Amino acid sequence: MKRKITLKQIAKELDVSISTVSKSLRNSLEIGEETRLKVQAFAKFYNYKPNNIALSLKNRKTKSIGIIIPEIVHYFFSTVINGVEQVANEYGYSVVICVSDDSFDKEVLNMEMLANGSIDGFIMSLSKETQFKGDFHHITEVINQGMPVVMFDRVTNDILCDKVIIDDKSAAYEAVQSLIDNGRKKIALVTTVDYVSVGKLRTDGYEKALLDNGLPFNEDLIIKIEDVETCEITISQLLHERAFDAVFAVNELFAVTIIKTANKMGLKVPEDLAVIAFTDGIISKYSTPTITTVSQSGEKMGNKAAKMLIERLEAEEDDDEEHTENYTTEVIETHLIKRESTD
Amino acid sequence: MKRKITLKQIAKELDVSISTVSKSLRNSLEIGEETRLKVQAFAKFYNYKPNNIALSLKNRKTKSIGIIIPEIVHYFFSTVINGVEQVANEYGYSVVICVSDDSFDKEVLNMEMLANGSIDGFIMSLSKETQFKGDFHHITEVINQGMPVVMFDRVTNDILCDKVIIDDKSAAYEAVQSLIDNGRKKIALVTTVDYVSVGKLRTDGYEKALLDNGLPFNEDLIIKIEDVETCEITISQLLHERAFDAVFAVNELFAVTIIKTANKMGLKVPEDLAVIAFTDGIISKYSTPTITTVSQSGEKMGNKAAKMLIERLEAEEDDDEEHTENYTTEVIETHLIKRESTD
DNA sequence: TTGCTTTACGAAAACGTGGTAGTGTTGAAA
DNA sequence: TTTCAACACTACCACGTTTTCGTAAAGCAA
Repeated sequence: MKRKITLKQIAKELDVSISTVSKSLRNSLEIGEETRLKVQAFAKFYNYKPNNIALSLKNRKTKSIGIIIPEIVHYFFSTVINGVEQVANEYGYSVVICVSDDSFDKEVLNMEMLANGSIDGFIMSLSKETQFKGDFHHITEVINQGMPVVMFDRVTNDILCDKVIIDDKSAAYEAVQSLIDNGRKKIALVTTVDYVSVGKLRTDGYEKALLDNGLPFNEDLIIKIEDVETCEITISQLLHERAFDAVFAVNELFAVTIIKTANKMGLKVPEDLAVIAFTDGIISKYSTPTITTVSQSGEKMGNKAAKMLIERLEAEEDDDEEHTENYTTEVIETHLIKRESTD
Repeated sequence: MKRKITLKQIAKELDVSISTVSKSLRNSLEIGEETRLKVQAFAKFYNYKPNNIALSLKNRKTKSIGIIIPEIVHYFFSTVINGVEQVANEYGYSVVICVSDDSFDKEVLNMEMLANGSIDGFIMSLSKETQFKGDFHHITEVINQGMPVVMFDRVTNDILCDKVIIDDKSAAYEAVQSLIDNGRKKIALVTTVDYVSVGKLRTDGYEKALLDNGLPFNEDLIIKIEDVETCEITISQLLHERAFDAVFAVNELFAVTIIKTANKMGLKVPEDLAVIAFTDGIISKYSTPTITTVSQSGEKMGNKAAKMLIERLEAEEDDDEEHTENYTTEVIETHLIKRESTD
C-alpha cells in the first residue's frame, strides 16, 4: 500500500529541488544530463505519473467531457455514448456520464455538479421535462461561464450552441413516402406527446408526405401515446375498425407492440399492415417479423458531437478567450433500412 | 462570458482576506455577523460555487468513481451503469465511464488514465481479452496504490477485492432443471468460448442439472459460438438432425437467433423446441415468441457494487489508512422469468 | 582582477480551497 | 496601569504541478 509518488517525494529522495525533477522529466535542456537521467530512472522505477487533478487545477482544464442524457438503458443513447467515447478516447479525454431520468431537477443538479470545474464541456440531450417546461436557464448559465455545450437529438432553438441532429422531418417524410409507394392509403402515425421536439418534427414530415401525395391528412390517424402500457389498448381498438393499413411509429417499442397486437388479432404484417419504425435499434433487428426502420446512427451523432466539442475546446486554447461564436448545427443523414415489416 | 468567481475575487472585491470569505461562507463564528452576511450576499449574487478540482486536490479525493466495462451498447452493462449511477448520485458522486471494447490494452490504458487521481475507486467487469490472457497486473497495481476496486459479473479469483456476482452455476442449473421438468430430454447448451468466466460456470450448472436428473451429459450438445454470424449455420445443422428438443442459451442474442432458425425450418417454439436464455434483456421481452429468461438484475448489481465501493471509500476516511481488508463477494439472486418460449 | 556569458540548478508564484495559528484592537477586571 | 480575554479578522500552509525568474559557480576574454 504505497501511495502514488509525487514530484516532491522524488525531489526529497534525490536531494534536488522539485523544479529540477519536473524539468528533468520533461526533458528540459536546462538540466544537466547526469541529473536528468538519474531523475528519469528513479521516476520510472517508482512508476511516477503526474497527478491529473493537480494538472487540471494548474491548466484550468480537466480533459474530460460531461454527457447528460435522459436515459442510459436505451439503445439510441447508449450508441451515442459509445460514439462520444470513441472520439474522446482518441483525443485523451475522459467521459463523465449523468442521467437526467427525464427529470428537469436532476438535469439541473447534474449540470451544476459537473459545471464547477469537473469538466471542460457538455454534450447533452434534453430531458422531456425540460422540453416541456421550456426552462433552459441552467444551460445558458453554463454557456455564459464560457463552457461549451453541444446538444444532440433533443435540442431547442432557445439555446445558441453547437448542435447535432438528424433531419427528423425529411426522414419521416421518406418513410411515409415509401409506404405510399407500396400502395398504402391509410397510414397512421403513432407518436409521443408533442413537447419532445423530435416528435413534432416527425409529425410534420408525416403530414407533408401525405399532402404531397394527395392523401388526406386525418387527425384521427395520429395516435399520441404517453406510455407503452396504453399503446396496446389504443392500437387494438383502431385495428378493429380497420382504420389503417400502414403505421409509422416514432420508436421501435411502439412498432413492435403494434405488430404483436396485430398478430393477436389475426392480421398479417406486412400484408394487412405495413410497419415502419423510427430509430434502428436491437428490437427491430430481432423481432418477428424484423422491422423496417429509419436508421439514425447514434454512433455517428456521438462522434460528431464529441468532435465539435473537442475542436472548440482546443480552439479556445490557442485563440485564448472570446473567439467568434459561430455555432453550427450538424445534420446526420438517415436512411431507410428495409426489412420484413414492409413489402 | 464571465468566468466562474473564486474566493480570491470575492475577497478582493469586498476588500477582505480570502480566509474571511471562506469562513463566512462556511458560517464560521469567527467572523462578525455584518461581514459574514455581506460576503454571503455577494457570493450568492455571483453564484459562487467552490471549485471541485481545487477541493479534490486539497481533500485528496474526487468524489467520483470510475466504471470500466467491455461494452456500453449492451443491455446488461447499461443497466449496471444505471444502477451505479443511481447510488452514486445519491451519495454525491460522479460516474466516469470507460469502455474497454473487450480489449486488454484499452482496459489497461483506461485504468491508468483514471488511476492518476481522477477517481476515488473503480467498478469494473473484465474484458474478454483480459480474462483470456489472465494478466491482471494493472488491477493489482491500482489496488496496491490504495484505490479500492469492486469487480462485477466477469470477475477473477486471482484478484482480492470486493465482488458482485450472480450465482451463474445455480442459475443455469435452475433453468435446465425447469426444462427437464417440462419433459425435455435432449437439452443443448449454446455458449461462448470458455475463457469468459461466466461461460464456464453456466456450463457447470448445465452439466450438474443433467447428471442430477440421470440424463446423459453429451459434449456434442454443447455448442460453442465465437460470433453471432456463425450461430445460425451451426444451429440449423443440428436442428436438421433433430439433435435436441430444448436449448439453454447463455445470452439472448443466441436465443433469438435459434428461434428464428427453428421457425424457418418449420419447427415450432416451444412445442418442438423449448428455449431459455440467460440475461433478461429487451430482446426477450419483445421477440416472438417472448423468451423465457434467467434474469440477472444489472441494476441491482450496479446498486450493490456502488454501495460497496462508496462504503469502503467513506470508511477509509474515518479509520484513516490501512483498515482491515476484509473483502466480500456479494451474490445477487436470479430468478426464472417464464415466457412463451417454454411450456 | 574585472566583467561577461554559459551551465545547472533552486526559489517562488500560480491554480482554488480550507484549516490552523497568529495578530491587533477593544474593553474590562485586577 | 497592567493583564487578560474576547472579538474580528489575516497570514500562512498544504494539496501537486508547471513555469518564470533568479543566482551561484565556472569558464573565458580583456
